[in-house]
Amino acid sequence: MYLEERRQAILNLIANHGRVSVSDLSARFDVSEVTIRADLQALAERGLLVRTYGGAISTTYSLQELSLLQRRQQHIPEKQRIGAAGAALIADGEAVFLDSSSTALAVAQHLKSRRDLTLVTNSLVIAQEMLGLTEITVVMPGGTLHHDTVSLIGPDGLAFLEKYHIRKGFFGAYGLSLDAGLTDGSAPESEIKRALVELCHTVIVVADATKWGRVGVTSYASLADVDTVITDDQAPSDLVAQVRAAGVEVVIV
Amino acid sequence: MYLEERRQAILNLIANHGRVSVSDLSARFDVSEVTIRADLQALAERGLLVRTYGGAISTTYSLQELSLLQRRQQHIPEKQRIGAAGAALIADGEAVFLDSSSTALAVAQHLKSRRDLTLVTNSLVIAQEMLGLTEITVVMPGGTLHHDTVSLIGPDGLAFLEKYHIRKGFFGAYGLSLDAGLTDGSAPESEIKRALVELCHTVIVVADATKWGRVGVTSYASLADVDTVITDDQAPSDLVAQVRAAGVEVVIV
DNA sequence: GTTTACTTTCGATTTCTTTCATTGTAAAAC
DNA sequence: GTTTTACAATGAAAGAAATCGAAAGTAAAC
Repeated sequence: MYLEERRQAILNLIANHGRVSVSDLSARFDVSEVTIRADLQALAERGLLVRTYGGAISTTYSLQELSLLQRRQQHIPEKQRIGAAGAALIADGEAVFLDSSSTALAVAQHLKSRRDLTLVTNSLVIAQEMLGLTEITVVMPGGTLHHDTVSLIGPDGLAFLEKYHIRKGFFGAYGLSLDAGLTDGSAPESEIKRALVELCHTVIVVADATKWGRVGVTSYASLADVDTVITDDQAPSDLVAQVRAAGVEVVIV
Repeated sequence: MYLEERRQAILNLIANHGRVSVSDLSARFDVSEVTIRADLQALAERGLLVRTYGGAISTTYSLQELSLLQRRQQHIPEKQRIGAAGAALIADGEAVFLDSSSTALAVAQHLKSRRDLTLVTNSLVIAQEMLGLTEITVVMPGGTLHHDTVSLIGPDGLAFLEKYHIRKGFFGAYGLSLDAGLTDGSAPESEIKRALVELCHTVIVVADATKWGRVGVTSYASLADVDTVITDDQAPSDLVAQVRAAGVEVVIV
Protein backbone atom coordinates (compact mmCIF):
# COMPACT_ATOMS: atom_id res chain seq x y z
CA MET A 1 0.00 0.00 0.00
CA TYR A 2 1.33 3.36 -1.02
CA LEU A 3 1.46 6.45 1.11
CA GLU A 4 -1.29 8.25 -0.78
CA GLU A 5 -3.56 5.21 -0.60
CA ARG A 6 -3.04 4.99 3.12
CA ARG A 7 -3.80 8.64 3.60
CA GLN A 8 -6.93 8.40 1.48
CA ALA A 9 -8.00 5.43 3.56
CA ILE A 10 -7.45 7.43 6.73
CA LEU A 11 -9.70 10.18 5.39
CA ASN A 12 -12.37 7.61 4.54
CA LEU A 13 -12.23 6.22 8.03
CA ILE A 14 -12.66 9.69 9.46
CA ALA A 15 -15.55 10.40 7.11
CA ASN A 16 -17.28 7.22 8.28
CA HIS A 17 -16.45 7.17 11.96
CA GLY A 18 -15.71 10.80 12.71
CA ARG A 19 -12.55 9.89 14.56
CA VAL A 20 -9.41 7.73 14.33
CA SER A 21 -6.63 6.82 16.75
CA VAL A 22 -2.94 6.59 16.03
CA SER A 23 -2.64 3.13 17.57
CA ASP A 24 -5.59 1.72 15.61
CA LEU A 25 -4.29 3.09 12.35
CA SER A 26 -0.83 1.76 13.08
CA ALA A 27 -2.24 -1.74 13.61
CA ARG A 28 -4.65 -1.56 10.71
CA PHE A 29 -2.08 -0.50 8.13
CA ASP A 30 0.81 -2.34 9.76
CA VAL A 31 3.09 0.69 9.91
CA SER A 32 4.70 2.35 12.88
CA GLU A 33 2.89 4.97 14.89
CA VAL A 34 5.47 7.53 13.83
CA THR A 35 4.40 7.06 10.22
CA ILE A 36 0.77 7.48 11.13
CA ARG A 37 1.61 10.67 12.96
CA ALA A 38 3.35 11.98 9.86
CA ASP A 39 0.23 11.14 7.85
CA LEU A 40 -2.08 12.87 10.28
CA GLN A 41 0.15 15.92 10.43
CA ALA A 42 0.27 16.18 6.64
CA LEU A 43 -3.51 15.83 6.37
CA ALA A 44 -4.06 18.34 9.15
CA GLU A 45 -1.85 20.88 7.41
CA ARG A 46 -4.08 20.58 4.37
CA GLY A 47 -7.09 21.15 6.59
CA LEU A 48 -8.54 17.71 5.85
CA LEU A 49 -8.77 16.69 9.49
CA VAL A 50 -8.16 18.06 12.95
CA ARG A 51 -5.30 16.57 14.89
CA THR A 52 -5.90 15.58 18.49
CA TYR A 53 -3.67 14.06 21.13
CA GLY A 54 -3.73 10.34 20.31
CA GLY A 55 -5.54 10.58 17.01
CA ALA A 56 -7.60 12.88 14.85
CA ILE A 57 -11.21 13.92 14.36
CA SER A 58 -13.26 15.18 11.46
CA THR A 59 -13.10 18.89 10.79
CA THR A 60 -16.87 19.10 11.07
CA TYR A 61 -16.69 18.05 14.70
CA SER A 62 -13.91 20.44 15.60
CA LEU A 63 -14.33 23.65 17.54
CA GLN A 64 -16.62 26.25 16.05
CA GLU A 65 -15.61 29.11 13.81
CA LEU A 66 -14.46 32.24 15.52
CA SER A 67 -17.30 34.60 16.31
CA LEU A 68 -16.95 38.29 16.93
CA LEU A 69 -16.89 37.58 20.63
CA GLN A 70 -13.80 35.48 20.13
CA ARG A 71 -12.18 37.78 17.60
CA ARG A 72 -12.57 40.50 20.16
CA GLN A 73 -10.27 38.55 22.42
CA GLN A 74 -7.48 38.08 19.92
CA HIS A 75 -4.47 40.39 19.80
CA ILE A 76 -5.97 42.44 22.59
CA PRO A 77 -2.95 44.60 23.48
CA GLU A 78 -2.25 45.45 19.83
CA LYS A 79 -5.87 46.28 19.14
CA GLN A 80 -6.09 48.44 22.22
CA ARG A 81 -3.03 50.42 21.18
CA ILE A 82 -4.43 50.82 17.68
CA GLY A 83 -7.78 51.82 19.17
CA ALA A 84 -6.19 54.49 21.33
CA ALA A 85 -4.25 55.90 18.39
CA GLY A 86 -7.41 55.97 16.28
CA ALA A 87 -9.42 57.70 18.98
CA ALA A 88 -6.69 60.35 19.25
CA LEU A 89 -7.39 61.36 15.66
CA ILE A 90 -10.99 62.23 16.47
CA ALA A 91 -11.77 65.79 17.58
CA ASP A 92 -14.73 66.72 19.74
CA GLY A 93 -17.82 67.63 17.79
CA GLU A 94 -16.95 65.43 14.85
CA ALA A 95 -19.08 62.81 13.17
CA VAL A 96 -17.20 59.57 12.55
CA PHE A 97 -18.07 56.18 11.14
CA LEU A 98 -16.95 52.94 12.75
CA ASP A 99 -17.47 49.63 10.97
CA SER A 100 -18.31 46.30 12.57
CA SER A 101 -14.74 45.04 12.94
CA SER A 102 -13.27 44.22 16.30
CA THR A 103 -10.53 46.80 15.81
CA ALA A 104 -13.08 49.56 15.22
CA LEU A 105 -14.66 48.43 18.47
CA ALA A 106 -11.35 49.12 20.16
CA VAL A 107 -11.48 52.66 18.80
CA ALA A 108 -14.98 53.07 20.23
CA GLN A 109 -13.83 51.88 23.62
CA HIS A 110 -11.34 54.74 23.72
CA LEU A 111 -14.04 57.31 22.99
CA LYS A 112 -16.01 56.68 26.15
CA SER A 113 -14.83 59.75 28.01
CA ARG A 114 -15.42 62.05 25.05
CA ARG A 115 -18.24 64.56 24.71
CA ASP A 116 -20.28 65.94 21.87
CA LEU A 117 -19.47 63.24 19.39
CA THR A 118 -21.61 61.70 16.69
CA LEU A 119 -20.79 58.11 16.08
CA VAL A 120 -22.22 56.42 13.03
CA THR A 121 -21.93 52.63 13.03
CA ASN A 122 -23.66 49.55 11.75
CA SER A 123 -22.22 47.48 14.58
CA LEU A 124 -24.61 46.46 17.34
CA VAL A 125 -21.66 45.69 19.56
CA ILE A 126 -20.36 49.25 19.34
CA ALA A 127 -23.85 50.64 19.95
CA GLN A 128 -24.19 48.40 22.99
CA GLU A 129 -20.79 49.55 24.19
CA MET A 130 -21.89 53.19 24.06
CA LEU A 131 -25.09 52.57 26.01
CA GLY A 132 -25.53 55.03 28.83
CA LEU A 133 -23.01 57.50 27.45
CA THR A 134 -25.54 60.22 26.74
CA GLU A 135 -22.85 62.69 25.67
CA ILE A 136 -22.29 60.59 22.57
CA THR A 137 -24.88 60.40 19.83
CA VAL A 138 -24.98 56.99 18.20
CA VAL A 139 -26.59 56.72 14.77
CA MET A 140 -27.22 53.41 13.06
CA PRO A 141 -28.34 52.79 9.47
CA GLY A 142 -31.20 50.39 8.91
CA GLY A 143 -30.62 46.92 7.62
CA THR A 144 -30.78 43.22 8.22
CA LEU A 145 -28.96 41.75 11.20
CA HIS A 146 -25.95 39.66 10.23
CA HIS A 147 -25.31 37.18 12.97
CA ASP A 148 -21.62 36.59 12.40
CA THR A 149 -20.54 40.23 12.42
CA VAL A 150 -23.38 41.42 14.68
CA SER A 151 -24.06 44.28 12.29
CA LEU A 152 -26.81 45.75 10.15
CA ILE A 153 -26.40 45.31 6.41
CA GLY A 154 -28.62 46.47 3.60
CA PRO A 155 -29.03 48.85 0.69
CA ASP A 156 -31.48 51.10 2.51
CA GLY A 157 -28.98 51.87 5.19
CA LEU A 158 -26.75 53.51 2.61
CA ALA A 159 -29.34 56.03 1.50
CA PHE A 160 -29.83 56.87 5.13
CA LEU A 161 -26.16 57.48 5.72
CA GLU A 162 -25.75 59.77 2.73
CA LYS A 163 -27.50 62.51 4.68
CA TYR A 164 -24.70 62.64 7.18
CA HIS A 165 -21.50 64.54 6.65
CA ILE A 166 -19.07 62.07 8.06
CA ARG A 167 -15.57 63.43 8.41
CA LYS A 168 -13.67 60.30 9.29
CA GLY A 169 -14.37 56.63 8.75
CA PHE A 170 -12.57 53.84 10.59
CA PHE A 171 -12.47 50.54 8.76
CA GLY A 172 -11.22 47.14 9.77
CA ALA A 173 -10.29 44.61 7.13
CA TYR A 174 -9.73 40.92 6.70
CA GLY A 175 -6.66 41.68 4.61
CA LEU A 176 -4.57 44.58 3.38
CA SER A 177 -2.40 44.16 0.30
CA LEU A 178 -0.88 46.26 -2.47
CA ASP A 179 -2.79 44.65 -5.36
CA ALA A 180 -6.14 43.81 -3.77
CA GLY A 181 -6.22 46.80 -1.42
CA LEU A 182 -8.64 46.27 1.46
CA THR A 183 -10.44 42.96 1.43
CA ASP A 184 -13.16 41.39 3.50
CA GLY A 185 -14.67 38.00 4.13
CA SER A 186 -18.24 38.57 3.01
CA ALA A 187 -19.72 40.33 0.01
CA PRO A 188 -22.66 42.20 1.59
CA GLU A 189 -20.43 43.52 4.35
CA SER A 190 -18.07 44.73 1.64
CA GLU A 191 -20.81 46.58 -0.15
CA ILE A 192 -21.69 48.84 2.73
CA LYS A 193 -18.03 49.53 3.35
CA ARG A 194 -17.45 50.39 -0.30
CA ALA A 195 -20.18 53.01 -0.15
CA LEU A 196 -18.86 54.45 3.07
CA VAL A 197 -15.32 54.73 1.81
CA GLU A 198 -16.81 56.99 -0.88
CA LEU A 199 -18.77 58.95 1.68
CA CYS A 200 -16.11 59.66 4.27
CA HIS A 201 -13.77 62.60 3.84
CA THR A 202 -10.95 60.73 5.49
CA VAL A 203 -10.54 56.96 5.35
CA ILE A 204 -8.59 55.42 8.21
CA VAL A 205 -7.82 51.72 8.24
CA VAL A 206 -7.24 50.05 11.59
CA ALA A 207 -5.51 46.69 11.10
CA ASP A 208 -3.13 44.71 13.26
CA ALA A 209 0.03 43.14 11.84
CA THR A 210 -1.64 39.84 10.94
CA LYS A 211 -3.74 41.54 8.26
CA TRP A 212 -0.81 42.65 6.12
CA GLY A 213 -0.42 40.77 2.86
CA ARG A 214 -3.61 38.80 3.38
CA VAL A 215 -6.33 38.81 0.73
CA GLY A 216 -9.99 38.11 1.45
CA VAL A 217 -12.90 37.20 -0.80
CA THR A 218 -13.96 40.68 -1.89
CA SER A 219 -12.19 44.02 -2.17
CA TYR A 220 -13.93 47.10 -0.82
CA ALA A 221 -11.31 49.76 -1.46
CA SER A 222 -7.97 50.26 -3.14
CA LEU A 223 -5.01 51.74 -1.33
CA ALA A 224 -5.54 54.96 -3.30
CA ASP A 225 -8.77 55.47 -1.34
CA VAL A 226 -7.00 55.21 1.98
CA ASP A 227 -5.59 58.20 3.85
CA THR A 228 -4.13 56.53 6.92
CA VAL A 229 -3.37 53.02 8.15
CA ILE A 230 -2.93 52.43 11.88
CA THR A 231 -1.15 49.18 12.69
CA ASP A 232 1.17 47.67 15.29
CA ASP A 233 4.94 47.27 15.34
CA GLN A 234 4.85 43.69 14.13
CA ALA A 235 3.73 44.76 10.66
CA PRO A 236 6.15 43.53 7.95
CA SER A 237 8.42 46.51 7.24
CA ASP A 238 8.82 45.82 3.52
CA LEU A 239 5.06 45.96 2.98
CA VAL A 240 4.79 49.06 5.14
CA ALA A 241 7.42 50.78 3.00
CA GLN A 242 5.60 49.86 -0.19
CA VAL A 243 2.29 51.15 1.12
CA ARG A 244 3.94 54.38 2.21
CA ALA A 245 5.44 54.71 -1.26
CA ALA A 246 1.88 54.48 -2.59
CA GLY A 247 1.11 57.71 -0.72
CA VAL A 248 -0.62 56.28 2.36
CA GLU A 249 0.27 57.50 5.81
CA VAL A 250 1.14 54.54 8.03
CA VAL A 251 1.02 54.99 11.80
CA ILE A 252 2.76 52.31 13.84
CA VAL A 253 1.92 51.94 17.51
CA MET B 1 -12.76 10.35 23.79
CA TYR B 2 -10.22 12.97 22.88
CA LEU B 3 -9.76 16.30 24.57
CA GLU B 4 -11.10 18.24 21.59
CA GLU B 5 -14.14 16.01 21.36
CA ARG B 6 -14.89 16.46 25.01
CA ARG B 7 -14.55 20.21 24.74
CA GLN B 8 -16.77 20.33 21.68
CA ALA B 9 -19.34 18.23 23.54
CA ILE B 10 -19.21 20.69 26.42
CA LEU B 11 -19.90 23.54 24.00
CA ASN B 12 -22.82 21.61 22.53
CA LEU B 13 -24.27 21.04 25.97
CA ILE B 14 -24.01 24.73 26.72
CA ALA B 15 -25.60 25.61 23.40
CA ASN B 16 -28.55 23.34 24.21
CA HIS B 17 -28.99 23.88 27.92
CA GLY B 18 -27.42 27.29 28.43
CA ARG B 19 -25.43 26.04 31.41
CA VAL B 20 -23.28 23.16 32.64
CA SER B 21 -21.86 22.13 36.01
CA VAL B 22 -18.39 20.83 36.74
CA SER B 23 -19.69 17.81 38.66
CA ASP B 24 -22.16 16.82 35.94
CA LEU B 25 -19.53 17.06 33.24
CA SER B 26 -17.07 15.10 35.35
CA ALA B 27 -19.58 12.26 35.74
CA ARG B 28 -20.78 12.41 32.14
CA PHE B 29 -17.33 12.19 30.59
CA ASP B 30 -15.81 10.08 33.35
CA VAL B 31 -12.88 12.39 34.01
CA SER B 32 -11.86 14.21 37.16
CA GLU B 33 -13.29 17.56 38.04
CA VAL B 34 -9.84 19.08 37.76
CA THR B 35 -9.79 18.09 34.10
CA ILE B 36 -13.20 19.62 33.51
CA ARG B 37 -12.05 22.81 35.15
CA ALA B 38 -9.07 22.92 32.80
CA ASP B 39 -11.47 22.44 29.87
CA LEU B 40 -13.75 25.22 31.02
CA GLN B 41 -10.84 27.53 31.62
CA ALA B 42 -9.43 26.87 28.14
CA LEU B 43 -12.82 27.44 26.51
CA ALA B 44 -13.41 30.55 28.56
CA GLU B 45 -10.05 31.98 27.48
CA ARG B 46 -11.17 31.57 23.90
CA GLY B 47 -14.41 33.32 24.69
CA LEU B 48 -16.53 30.27 23.90
CA LEU B 49 -18.24 30.23 27.28
CA VAL B 50 -18.37 32.20 30.49
CA ARG B 51 -16.98 30.57 33.61
CA THR B 52 -19.08 30.60 36.78
CA TYR B 53 -18.56 29.18 40.23
CA GLY B 54 -19.32 25.47 39.90
CA GLY B 55 -19.77 25.44 36.15
CA ALA B 56 -20.15 27.65 33.10
CA ILE B 57 -22.85 29.39 31.08
CA SER B 58 -23.28 30.36 27.47
CA THR B 59 -21.75 33.64 26.34
CA THR B 60 -25.04 34.79 24.86
CA TYR B 61 -26.72 34.06 28.17
CA SER B 62 -24.18 36.21 29.95
CA LEU B 63 -24.75 39.06 27.50
CA GLN B 64 -28.34 39.08 28.67
CA GLU B 65 -27.07 39.79 32.13
CA LEU B 66 -25.87 43.12 30.80
CA SER B 67 -29.34 44.27 30.07
CA LEU B 68 -31.26 45.52 33.05
CA LEU B 69 -34.35 45.27 30.94
CA GLN B 70 -33.92 41.56 30.55
CA ARG B 71 -33.00 40.85 34.11
CA ARG B 72 -36.10 42.64 35.27
CA GLN B 73 -37.92 40.64 32.68
CA GLN B 74 -36.95 37.23 33.92
CA HIS B 75 -38.63 37.63 37.30
CA ILE B 76 -42.02 38.55 36.00
CA PRO B 77 -44.08 35.48 35.13
CA GLU B 78 -46.98 37.61 33.88
CA LYS B 79 -44.88 39.07 31.10
CA GLN B 80 -43.66 35.62 30.18
CA ARG B 81 -47.21 34.33 29.90
CA ILE B 82 -48.18 37.33 27.81
CA GLY B 83 -45.10 36.78 25.67
CA ALA B 84 -46.00 33.14 25.07
CA ALA B 85 -49.56 34.05 24.12
CA GLY B 86 -48.29 36.71 21.72
CA ALA B 87 -45.82 34.34 20.11
CA ALA B 88 -48.63 31.84 19.59
CA LEU B 89 -50.38 34.35 17.33
CA ILE B 90 -47.45 34.42 14.94
CA ALA B 91 -47.38 31.94 12.07
CA ASP B 92 -44.21 30.70 10.42
CA GLY B 93 -43.17 32.79 7.44
CA GLU B 94 -44.77 35.97 8.72
CA ALA B 95 -43.18 39.38 9.12
CA VAL B 96 -43.94 40.97 12.48
CA PHE B 97 -42.94 44.15 14.25
CA LEU B 98 -41.86 44.24 17.88
CA ASP B 99 -41.36 47.54 19.66
CA SER B 100 -38.78 48.29 22.32
CA SER B 101 -40.93 47.48 25.34
CA SER B 102 -40.00 44.77 27.77
CA THR B 103 -43.25 42.92 27.06
CA ALA B 104 -42.46 42.79 23.35
CA LEU B 105 -39.11 41.36 24.37
CA ALA B 106 -40.98 38.59 26.15
CA VAL B 107 -42.74 37.82 22.86
CA ALA B 108 -39.37 37.65 21.11
CA GLN B 109 -38.02 35.26 23.69
CA HIS B 110 -40.82 32.85 22.86
CA LEU B 111 -39.96 32.94 19.15
CA LYS B 112 -36.50 31.45 19.53
CA SER B 113 -37.36 27.97 18.32
CA ARG B 114 -39.27 29.27 15.30
CA ARG B 115 -38.09 29.15 11.72
CA ASP B 116 -38.54 31.31 8.66
CA LEU B 117 -39.65 34.43 10.46
CA THR B 118 -38.96 38.06 9.67
CA LEU B 119 -38.76 40.16 12.75
CA VAL B 120 -38.78 43.93 12.38
CA THR B 121 -37.79 45.81 15.50
CA ASN B 122 -36.13 49.02 16.61
CA SER B 123 -35.03 47.42 19.88
CA LEU B 124 -31.37 46.57 20.23
CA VAL B 125 -32.21 44.27 23.10
CA ILE B 126 -34.49 42.15 20.93
CA ALA B 127 -31.90 42.08 18.14
CA GLN B 128 -29.28 40.98 20.64
CA GLU B 129 -31.65 38.31 21.93
CA MET B 130 -32.02 36.84 18.43
CA LEU B 131 -28.28 36.69 17.79
CA GLY B 132 -27.17 33.32 16.51
CA LEU B 133 -30.68 32.27 15.50
CA THR B 134 -29.97 32.22 11.80
CA GLU B 135 -33.43 30.88 10.96
CA ILE B 136 -34.87 34.24 11.98
CA THR B 137 -34.31 37.35 9.88
CA VAL B 138 -34.01 40.46 12.00
CA VAL B 139 -34.54 43.82 10.32
CA MET B 140 -33.92 47.13 12.04
CA PRO B 141 -34.79 50.63 10.84
CA GLY B 142 -32.09 53.28 10.98
CA GLY B 143 -32.09 55.92 13.66
CA THR B 144 -30.45 57.45 16.65
CA LEU B 145 -29.77 55.31 19.70
CA HIS B 146 -31.95 56.17 22.67
CA HIS B 147 -30.16 55.12 25.77
CA ASP B 148 -33.15 54.67 28.05
CA THR B 149 -35.17 52.39 25.79
CA VAL B 150 -32.13 50.90 24.02
CA SER B 151 -33.80 51.49 20.69
CA LEU B 152 -33.31 53.28 17.40
CA ILE B 153 -35.51 56.30 16.82
CA GLY B 154 -35.68 58.64 13.88
CA PRO B 155 -37.73 59.81 10.92
CA ASP B 156 -35.57 58.02 8.37
CA GLY B 157 -36.28 54.69 9.92
CA LEU B 158 -39.94 55.10 9.06
CA ALA B 159 -39.36 55.50 5.35
CA PHE B 160 -37.29 52.36 5.53
CA LEU B 161 -40.02 50.37 7.21
CA GLU B 162 -42.71 51.36 4.74
CA LYS B 163 -41.20 48.96 2.24
CA TYR B 164 -42.05 46.00 4.41
CA HIS B 165 -45.40 44.36 4.50
CA ILE B 166 -45.74 43.77 8.16
CA ARG B 167 -48.69 41.62 9.10
CA LYS B 168 -48.68 41.96 12.84
CA GLY B 169 -47.24 44.53 15.17
CA PHE B 170 -46.72 43.99 18.89
CA PHE B 171 -46.73 47.12 20.97
CA GLY B 172 -46.04 47.72 24.61
CA ALA B 173 -47.37 50.82 26.30
CA TYR B 174 -46.86 52.93 29.36
CA GLY B 175 -50.61 53.13 29.76
CA LEU B 176 -53.85 51.87 28.24
CA SER B 177 -57.08 53.78 28.80
CA LEU B 178 -60.43 54.35 27.15
CA ASP B 179 -59.98 58.07 26.50
CA ALA B 180 -56.26 58.40 25.82
CA GLY B 181 -55.85 55.01 24.16
CA LEU B 182 -52.27 53.83 24.13
CA THR B 183 -49.82 56.19 25.75
CA ASP B 184 -46.10 56.29 26.15
CA GLY B 185 -43.46 58.10 28.16
CA SER B 186 -41.47 59.85 25.47
CA ALA B 187 -42.51 61.77 22.38
CA PRO B 188 -40.00 60.50 19.81
CA GLU B 189 -40.67 56.92 20.81
CA SER B 190 -44.36 57.61 20.33
CA GLU B 191 -43.81 58.96 16.86
CA ILE B 192 -42.30 55.80 15.47
CA LYS B 193 -45.03 53.75 17.10
CA ARG B 194 -47.74 55.95 15.64
CA ALA B 195 -46.37 55.37 12.17
CA LEU B 196 -46.11 51.65 12.72
CA VAL B 197 -49.63 51.32 14.02
CA GLU B 198 -50.69 52.73 10.64
CA LEU B 199 -48.43 50.32 8.82
CA CYS B 200 -49.30 47.04 10.49
CA HIS B 201 -52.31 45.04 9.32
CA THR B 202 -52.98 43.81 12.82
CA VAL B 203 -52.14 45.78 15.96
CA ILE B 204 -51.58 43.69 19.06
CA VAL B 205 -50.98 45.37 22.39
CA VAL B 206 -49.09 43.43 25.04
CA ALA B 207 -49.61 45.00 28.45
CA ASP B 208 -49.66 43.55 31.93
CA ALA B 209 -52.36 44.49 34.45
CA THR B 210 -50.47 47.49 35.85
CA LYS B 211 -50.87 49.36 32.57
CA TRP B 212 -54.67 49.49 32.63
CA GLY B 213 -56.15 52.92 33.30
CA ARG B 214 -52.75 54.61 33.30
CA VAL B 215 -52.06 57.58 31.02
CA GLY B 216 -48.61 58.59 29.78
CA VAL B 217 -47.25 61.79 28.27
CA THR B 218 -48.16 61.15 24.65
CA SER B 219 -50.75 59.03 22.89
CA TYR B 220 -49.68 56.91 19.96
CA ALA B 221 -52.91 55.16 19.10
CA SER B 222 -56.58 55.09 20.01
CA LEU B 223 -58.35 51.91 20.99
CA ALA B 224 -60.05 51.92 17.58
CA ASP B 225 -56.68 51.19 16.01
CA VAL B 226 -56.14 48.15 18.19
CA ASP B 227 -57.17 44.65 17.19
CA THR B 228 -56.09 42.64 20.20
CA VAL B 229 -54.88 43.27 23.74
CA ILE B 230 -53.01 40.52 25.57
CA THR B 231 -52.90 40.99 29.31
CA ASP B 232 -52.84 38.96 32.54
CA ASP B 233 -55.59 37.89 34.91
CA GLN B 234 -55.01 40.76 37.31
CA ALA B 235 -56.37 43.30 34.83
CA PRO B 236 -59.35 45.26 36.25
CA SER B 237 -62.43 43.50 34.94
CA ASP B 238 -64.54 46.65 34.54
CA LEU B 239 -61.96 48.24 32.24
CA VAL B 240 -61.56 45.01 30.34
CA ALA B 241 -65.32 44.90 29.75
CA GLN B 242 -65.36 48.49 28.51
CA VAL B 243 -62.49 47.87 26.12
CA ARG B 244 -64.21 44.77 24.81
CA ALA B 245 -67.36 46.79 24.31
CA ALA B 246 -65.28 49.15 22.16
CA GLY B 247 -64.68 46.23 19.78
CA VAL B 248 -61.20 45.17 20.90
CA GLU B 249 -60.41 41.52 21.48
CA VAL B 250 -58.92 41.07 24.94
CA VAL B 251 -56.91 37.92 25.65
CA ILE B 252 -56.30 37.15 29.32
CA VAL B 253 -53.53 34.74 30.27
C1' DG C 1 26.24 3.18 -7.13
C1' DT C 2 23.89 7.06 -5.82
C1' DT C 3 19.78 9.48 -5.05
C1' DT C 4 15.24 10.01 -3.34
C1' DA C 5 11.22 9.06 -0.77
C1' DC C 6 9.48 6.74 2.84
C1' DT C 7 9.76 4.41 7.21
C1' DT C 8 11.61 2.87 11.68
C1' DT C 9 14.08 2.91 16.23
C1' DC C 10 15.09 5.05 20.46
C1' DG C 11 15.61 8.45 23.94
C1' DA C 12 14.12 12.91 25.45
C1' DT C 13 10.10 15.83 25.88
C1' DT C 14 5.57 17.15 26.16
C1' DT C 15 0.76 16.54 27.01
C1' DC C 16 -2.93 15.01 29.56
C1' DT C 17 -4.84 13.46 33.59
C1' DT C 18 -5.17 12.30 38.37
C1' DT C 19 -4.49 12.64 43.52
C1' DC C 20 -4.10 15.20 47.56
C1' DA C 21 -3.56 19.05 50.47
C1' DT C 22 -4.80 23.80 50.84
C1' DT C 23 -7.27 27.80 50.03
C1' DG C 24 -11.45 30.19 48.49
C1' DT C 25 -16.47 30.92 47.92
C1' DA C 26 -21.69 30.98 48.05
C1' DA C 27 -25.41 30.51 50.46
C1' DA C 28 -27.99 28.47 54.19
C1' DA C 29 -28.47 28.64 59.24
C1' DC C 30 -28.09 31.13 63.06
C1' DG D 1 -25.55 40.67 59.84
C1' DT D 2 -22.33 36.95 61.03
C1' DT D 3 -21.09 32.55 61.25
C1' DT D 4 -21.17 28.03 59.72
C1' DT D 5 -21.02 24.45 56.24
C1' DA D 6 -20.62 22.21 52.17
C1' DC D 7 -18.83 22.62 47.94
C1' DA D 8 -15.47 24.58 44.45
C1' DA D 9 -10.99 26.13 42.96
C1' DT D 10 -6.02 25.99 42.97
C1' DG D 11 -1.19 24.41 43.15
C1' DA D 12 2.10 20.92 43.28
C1' DA D 13 3.58 16.42 42.25
C1' DA D 14 3.52 12.37 39.76
C1' DG D 15 2.31 8.73 36.40
C1' DA D 16 0.95 7.14 31.92
C1' DA D 17 0.66 7.83 27.29
C1' DA D 18 1.69 10.34 23.15
C1' DT D 19 4.78 13.09 20.58
C1' DC D 20 9.06 14.78 18.65
C1' DG D 21 13.81 14.95 16.81
C1' DA D 22 17.54 12.84 14.96
C1' DA D 23 19.87 9.18 13.16
C1' DA D 24 19.55 5.07 10.79
C1' DG D 25 17.31 1.64 7.86
C1' DT D 26 14.81 0.14 3.53
C1' DA D 27 13.53 -0.08 -1.11
C1' DA D 28 12.48 1.54 -5.47
C1' DA D 29 14.15 4.95 -9.19
C1' DC D 30 17.66 7.07 -11.81
